[in-house]
Amino acid sequence: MTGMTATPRRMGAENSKTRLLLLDTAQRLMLEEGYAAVGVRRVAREAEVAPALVLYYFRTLDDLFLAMLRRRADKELERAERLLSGPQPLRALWQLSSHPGNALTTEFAALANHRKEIRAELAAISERYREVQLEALTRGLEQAGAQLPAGMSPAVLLVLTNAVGRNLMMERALGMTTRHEEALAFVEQVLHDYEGDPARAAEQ
Amino acid sequence: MTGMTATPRRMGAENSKTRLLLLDTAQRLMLEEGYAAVGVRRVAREAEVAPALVLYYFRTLDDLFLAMLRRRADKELERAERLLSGPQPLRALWQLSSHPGNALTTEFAALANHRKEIRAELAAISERYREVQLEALTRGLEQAGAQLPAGMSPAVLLVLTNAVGRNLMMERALGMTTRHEEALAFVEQVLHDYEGDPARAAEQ
DNA sequence: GTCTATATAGTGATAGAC
DNA sequence: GTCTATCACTATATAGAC
Repeated sequence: MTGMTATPRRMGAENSKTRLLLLDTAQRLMLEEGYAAVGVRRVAREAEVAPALVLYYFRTLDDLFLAMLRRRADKELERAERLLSGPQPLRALWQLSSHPGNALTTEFAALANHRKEIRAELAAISERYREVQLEALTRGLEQAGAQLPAGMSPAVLLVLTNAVGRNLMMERALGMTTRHEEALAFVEQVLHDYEGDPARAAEQ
Repeated sequence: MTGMTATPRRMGAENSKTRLLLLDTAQRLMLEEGYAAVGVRRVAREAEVAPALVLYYFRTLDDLFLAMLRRRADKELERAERLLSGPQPLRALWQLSSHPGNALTTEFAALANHRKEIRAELAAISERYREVQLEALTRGLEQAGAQLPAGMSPAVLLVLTNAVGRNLMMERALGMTTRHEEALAFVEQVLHDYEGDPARAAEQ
């Protein structure tokens, strides 16, 4: 892509301190007030710079979103691999799936509904994330000597657990917790049956 | 509410034909292009009326959203009760939970992220929906003589199935289907073990 | 019941000075 | 690297004519 028909506008460097500040600001806003709060002017105001500066570092608003998305992806992948390879892979899986930090992913999913480019990137990242989780989970389960119920492969376990965890978080964010207690108790019971009590608090 | 401190603006009747047309139009737009496509001007254009007319029937855009939400709620409640009381309550539950029609609910959930009033209404509706489903499911399971696994109450089954169904739909909408096949096969296997083959196609 | 016209305020993006 | 100023557009909502 070097040497393509010139884009006239100038752009800031990847490693700029201001660029990172803008990314942090946008992420905080998205988490606190939803993706709709993330706009050129709002991010600029919160970061105490002029609006034009945001577009100096990110050509378009979509570029800002994509940059946020990609920055998160690497951290999350590494975290998942580490946790799932530990001594309690099932507990790790549940923790990853029901972590409130997923709120950001949910926000991106909502955003993806009407931004084509973001949808594509999020889908790609999520698929990669799933495969990495699956590898680590499979390895972790083997090492822990876990025995899954008939018909339930690590892949099935992964997809179902991800679904349950994320959905409970989403309902909770909505302010809806009807019957959650019983469901969570059931999950805890299953985890207990397979892996006993939680080891000393594995980092959030 | 009659005789309250007057709102100066006039408003259309509940049973107006145009009002229904606007609701249908808004719903279609929301399903096809996401909630962001639903605006006063856009709805008006698609329904081939003047923008001001939309605000004659719905004081604000939020009122339009709330009207859509409430109109759906009753239909869905009735449908759930009917299906869950049938001869195959587990299949019914799965069908309800993974129905693509949930796309609208998902869209409302996204919308609720940044509209306080909508969030409150959606949460209230969802909780009511869950309780109604639970009653019907409990009754349906009894009548069918189903035996749930140890520790799994109808409530737990309901919450988990809702979560799995909706989440698979959401991932699918995103264009992400990695490992879905295996998960769906597992679900089908469980359904088969409990209720045998599906009875002749229960209506969508 | 439906319209035109408009008030008011927001948006993403660009040009070009410093 | 950062700013000011501005373009071109969108949005919801209102007033009042027909």
